[in-house]
Amino acid sequence: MITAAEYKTGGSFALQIPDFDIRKIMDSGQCFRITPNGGNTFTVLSSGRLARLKQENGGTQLLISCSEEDLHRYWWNYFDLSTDYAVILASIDPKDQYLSQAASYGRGIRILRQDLWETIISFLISQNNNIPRIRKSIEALCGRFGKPLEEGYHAFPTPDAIAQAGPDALQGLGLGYRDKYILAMAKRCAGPDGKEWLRSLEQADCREAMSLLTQEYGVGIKVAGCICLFALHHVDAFPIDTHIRQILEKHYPEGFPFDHYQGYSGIIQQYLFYYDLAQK
DNA sequence: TACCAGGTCGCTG
DNA sequence: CAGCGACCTGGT
Repeated sequence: MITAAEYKTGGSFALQIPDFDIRKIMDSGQCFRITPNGGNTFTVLSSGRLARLKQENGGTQLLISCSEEDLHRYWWNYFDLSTDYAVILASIDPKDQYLSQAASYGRGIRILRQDLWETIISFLISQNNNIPRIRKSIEALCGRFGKPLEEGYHAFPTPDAIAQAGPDALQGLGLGYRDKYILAMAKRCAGPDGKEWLRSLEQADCREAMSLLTQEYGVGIKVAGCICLFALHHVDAFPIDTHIRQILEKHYPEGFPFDHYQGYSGIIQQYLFYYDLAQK
């Protein structure tokens, strides 16, 4: 049983979390608003909240600064801290040397439970793009339309803020041709109807969610898969991008053993993706 | 200079 | 319905 003990006053908590590495999570390409501050400290932005994390290299102790309510009501779930990743790691076929190596390398990665709307927009931006530029565009979007938070940080903008701003306001953010997808999605998610649509997505199973998402302008199978995996926590979603496609072709010419990882192949996908990214 | 980056759209055969 | 070129943009 993992317990959260108050570390000191001022809202800093010390947690003992196995298989948790904030730096690997930051670099795993599933989220774009975790930034390093030096000294093994990181700032995490999500859903209008800000948390600071500190983790020594290789250390099992995690320090998190936020309100007690945010810790229990939000960040605990966001970081998926109730899931036992040791079980997943132990299930990996030891005869699969490539995957064993990838999972060993990526141990500490967790599949986050991110905000649905923020994840939809983030992965619309991600298409045919690279991670530094995705980050830059998202920060520009937040800076222009998001509510100011402490120390110059900004919340992710609401659907209505973007929808009401119109197409011209999306210029100059480095979005390129994706701006029209973002505007269309903001309109889709704005207002009471938009909220209801997002709610229906959250209640759908993976297959239904994929169907609903891919009906929207700019959302293909890959982006929908990322949304299912990184926001809706359908860990059986297995988004195939250029990296994963190359891995499958090179290391699994006979086909990837999806049966062996049925129900959580998305987590395996993330180890593969992170390992491939680190090789380059 | 071309090519690539966590792809998707629209058109063609 | 499968295949294929176009596509914003910033970095090698």
